[in-house]
Amino acid sequence: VMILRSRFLDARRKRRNFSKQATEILNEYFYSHLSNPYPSEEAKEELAKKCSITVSQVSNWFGNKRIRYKKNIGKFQEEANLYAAKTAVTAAH
Amino acid sequence: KEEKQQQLDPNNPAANWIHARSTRKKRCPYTKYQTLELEKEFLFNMYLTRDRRYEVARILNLTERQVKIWFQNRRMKMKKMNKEKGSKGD
DNA sequence: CCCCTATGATTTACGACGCG
DNA sequence: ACGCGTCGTAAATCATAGGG
Repeated sequence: VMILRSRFLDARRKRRNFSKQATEILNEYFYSHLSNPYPSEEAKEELAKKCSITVSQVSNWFGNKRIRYKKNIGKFQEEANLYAAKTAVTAAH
Repeated sequence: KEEKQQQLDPNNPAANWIHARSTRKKRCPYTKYQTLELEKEFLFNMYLTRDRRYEVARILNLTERQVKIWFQNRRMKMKKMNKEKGSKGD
């Protein structure tokens, strides 16, 4: 029983990538809080709502993003500049 | 608390984040057998007595600390599953 | 198809903090 | 103090999605 249950739960890894827009929202938050990319519980809830995903998925996304960013900042440089520019434009008005 | 925060210079903002856990043990995935036995024990009861922890650790060749932490993580996993999937078929 | 990398989720291991 | 509890996370790993 446990084995069957485990297999079933393992099937949860059947995933879909997040929508382009959701990723956009998450990245905007990440790069506009680069000095401290740790959203509060409330911020996570808001992001989850905006992205139509769960709070856990938001946590997973930030956990993965922080590690992967740290592991290879160079690889994300272009992306970082892109969102930094986007944020600057938004802040400009 | 924000003493010398590097500028948001994309070249080193990461320097600010979490403590580089230097002395931590590398994560070592448990075998199918170990996991299965731990799950069976968890099914029997979610909290270990000290004696039970000692026995489980001995039988599975894990440290008592590893067994203790495995149960802590397992309880967190259960809580998460109950919360987010409670409204679905379980 | 077959690789190969990107990506979301899960698994170990702690630090921080709480409680009895 | 001690010792084990939860919570949030790092880091490694897993399993698949997706693109050549």
